[in-house]
Amino acid sequence: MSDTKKIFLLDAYALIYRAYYAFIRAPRINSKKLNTSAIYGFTNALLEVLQKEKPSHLAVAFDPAGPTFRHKMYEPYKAQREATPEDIKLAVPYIKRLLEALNIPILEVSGYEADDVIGTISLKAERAGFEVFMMTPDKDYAQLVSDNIKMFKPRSRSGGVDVLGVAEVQEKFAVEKPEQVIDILALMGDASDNIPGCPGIGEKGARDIIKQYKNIPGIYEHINEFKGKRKENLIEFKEQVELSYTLATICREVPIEFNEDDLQVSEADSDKLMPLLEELEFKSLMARFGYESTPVVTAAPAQGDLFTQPQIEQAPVFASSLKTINDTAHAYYLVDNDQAYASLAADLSVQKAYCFDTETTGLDTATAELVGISFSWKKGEAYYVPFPDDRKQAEALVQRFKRVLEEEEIVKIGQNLKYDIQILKNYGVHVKGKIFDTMVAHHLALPGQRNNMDFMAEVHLGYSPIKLESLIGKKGKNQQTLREVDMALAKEYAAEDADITLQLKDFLMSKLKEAGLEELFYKTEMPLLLVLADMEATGVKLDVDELKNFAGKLHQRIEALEKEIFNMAGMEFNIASPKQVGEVLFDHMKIDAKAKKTKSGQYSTGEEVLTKLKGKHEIIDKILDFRGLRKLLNTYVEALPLLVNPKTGRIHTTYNQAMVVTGRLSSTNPNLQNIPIRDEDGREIRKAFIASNEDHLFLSADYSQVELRIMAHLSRDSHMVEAFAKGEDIHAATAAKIFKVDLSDVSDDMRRKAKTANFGIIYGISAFGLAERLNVSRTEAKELIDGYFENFPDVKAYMDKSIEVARDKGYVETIFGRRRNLPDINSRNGVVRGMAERNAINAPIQGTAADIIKMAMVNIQHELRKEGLQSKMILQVHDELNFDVLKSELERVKEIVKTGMENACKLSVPLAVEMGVGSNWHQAH
DNA sequence: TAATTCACG
DNA sequence: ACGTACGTGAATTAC
Repeated sequence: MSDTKKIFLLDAYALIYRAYYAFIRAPRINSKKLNTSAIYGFTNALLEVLQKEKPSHLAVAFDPAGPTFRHKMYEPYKAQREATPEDIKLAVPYIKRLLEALNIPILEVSGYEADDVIGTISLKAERAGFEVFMMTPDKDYAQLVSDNIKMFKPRSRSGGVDVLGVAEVQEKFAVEKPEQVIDILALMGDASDNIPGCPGIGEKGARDIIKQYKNIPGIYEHINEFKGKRKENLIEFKEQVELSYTLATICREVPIEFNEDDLQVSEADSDKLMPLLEELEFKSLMARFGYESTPVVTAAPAQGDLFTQPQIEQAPVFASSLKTINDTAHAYYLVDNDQAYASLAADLSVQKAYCFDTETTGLDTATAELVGISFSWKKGEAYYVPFPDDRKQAEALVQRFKRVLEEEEIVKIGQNLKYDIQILKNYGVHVKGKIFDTMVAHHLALPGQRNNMDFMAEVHLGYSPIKLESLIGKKGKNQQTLREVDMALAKEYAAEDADITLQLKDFLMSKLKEAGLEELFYKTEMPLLLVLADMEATGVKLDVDELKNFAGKLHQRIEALEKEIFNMAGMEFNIASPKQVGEVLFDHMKIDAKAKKTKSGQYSTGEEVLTKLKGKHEIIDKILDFRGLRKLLNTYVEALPLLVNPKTGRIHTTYNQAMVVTGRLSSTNPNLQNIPIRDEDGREIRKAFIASNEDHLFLSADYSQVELRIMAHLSRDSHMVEAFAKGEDIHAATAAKIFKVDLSDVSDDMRRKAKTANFGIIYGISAFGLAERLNVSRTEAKELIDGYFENFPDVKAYMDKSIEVARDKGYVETIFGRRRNLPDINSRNGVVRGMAERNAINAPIQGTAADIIKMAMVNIQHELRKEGLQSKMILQVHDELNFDVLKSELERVKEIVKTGMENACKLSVPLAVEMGVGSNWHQAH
């Protein structure tokens, strides 16, 4: 434990409200009809802090009854706030009694709110050399943050916290100094406190303005740089903004003493505590306080002498006596000296298989550093090797395990191994040999179920592992890293992960076997995992200048559009806000008398709705254009350059192999599977995805109509199979059939309709959906569908069969056995059932396509490697693969790719691949 | 946090 | 009578 003084200051009401509403759907009521949600939630949060944060000092600040100095300044202050719920009023005395029993001081100063008290104490404590944590969900506190004063912000759902220090506040509010948070609040206002702010300025606007002008006075010094409505508002509401500034400022000069000793954490007074908990009927909390834990004693293994033995923890105030859920005997060893390293490596080298798990400082493989590696090859026994912070030393230590990690003959087991493999690659270790990834295995064996490790351990092993969050705090930009965590705790956590993962592997192996998924898993998914690791590491080069240039053009066009739109509307508004667009269009301009409203009572202003209104007013087109361009700018043009890795100069996406229910991959951070292509403006972005240098070219290869071909194969529909066999234009061929004309007489309109119908078929068609997309009557759509099924009767038969299979087995399968569970298939709710039926039709098709391209990827990568080619596979977009090809290798690579894709599997129709080459993605298409 | 919108296959 | 084509991820607004 560190010797720094650490004080926690809790904002009582803010936490009480939060606790109360957290249970609002299922309130905790005891036998005396007392709603104890707030008391329980608050107490729990308090105990969490005492246990996990181990503060040396702690106090709880309450808002006093009656008005504060702010009410004197501004009457409506907090006026519109609803009255405190009765349940909370009743809860407060209990909470105060509880605090008393815990010997925790209550701070309450008449005329000042809790935030003022905390603001004042935090300042005094900081001066007295404390590390201060203000525990509150209220973002206003961000203004108080300094080097030694941090916000400790509980997350609303599922526990965990965000710790906001200076860096986090700077990032979250886009400010240089935390004080500027006040300026932002003054502009945007705060509805819950009834701080008015400036009309027309919201969160984003306020941030942008303060970023540029630093503070409120700065705005008014440069007021002429503002234009239009915003300028008017800023001038008109100047006084209001200034008042808001004062209201939002937390007072740090509250007349209150700071007596360190009074706030020291001390033993609870159990004579007061126990009867109170009894009265409240908090059995679980009583158990937590009353339980005298005895440590699990485990036998040391033969070589145990070398390893640091499991430590029994100290017994501090409350935390020590908490009962653990799992009593499973286990032995986890710390491996932290030369002899132990050697011994562990030697033990590993004689295993057929072992499980390993890396612990790092983050989730981003580009920046995360190794903190430790855990190993396990026997249930209940695991080893944790902590790594030094120093990079050089860490690299040296990893060398000790390089040989066992690169040993071809040993199977490596892990959860999300792609990550561990990439981390190790950064440290010069190239994991080899067969792998078994429990996350991917689970996704295959039990599709649709959550596949994070904690969940799997609970459901399948009945075991509740230590949560990482409980050690490092929950997501937030600056949660702690495992490095800061006590090594004994880190060891328990990390070793347990390896132990559990190993146990999950046994369970999942038998599940895979039962479901007949071994081949898909071992021959496709596991090799694919390695392919994806390579693709992610390679990345794709981005031409940042090209995007900068494009951004400039877009900005100009957006501004021009904005002017036009405001002119047409006769008023200014936020065009990006669906709500405001709805109001302007339908209330102000009365463009459509009977506009649709969504469930939440808003006008619907989606693309569909607006497109239908196109003829009614020019403004519609302008709004659609505006939205399109802003989307482009915000989501791609300005976002992508920020994700270029400075070390490689490339974009490295992350593929998730265990996310999509149908078996497809998904891509995040950034998503490179939804880069625009459909319209001209968007397509420009693809020009920025370039080959790695002048010696390379961008090669793009995509399957032509792969899903329809799979439908043809699955249904064995002779007409469809024949059309594909002849290499006909499938949509035209479909049109010829359903419109009963010669292939040569198919008009563009007929082809378009047939194409839409073909897509509909894949999705599990409905007359309504088809009518909607074709913009024809439902009767016409129905006729089209009937015509389709008449001409392709086997397609209809296949669809019916799929649904029948689903009803019968509860799941459907791809050609290669990948399953999708459909529990809703027998639902009495027609809508829900209809959805499941369409899934029954679509999943085998989409899933088979996913299986096929995965097999192709594995084959292609294998071939590229085998021939020692330098060209690299860099992107996968569902039915498309992209490569960075060395010019001299182009012809050979094209051959490998084409064969690899076309021969990925044998169907009753040929698989066709189209390829293109250029200096960038755009050209290659 | 949920809903809305829109980018892709 | 109801709500309606399959599968995703990201940004934003508004609650």
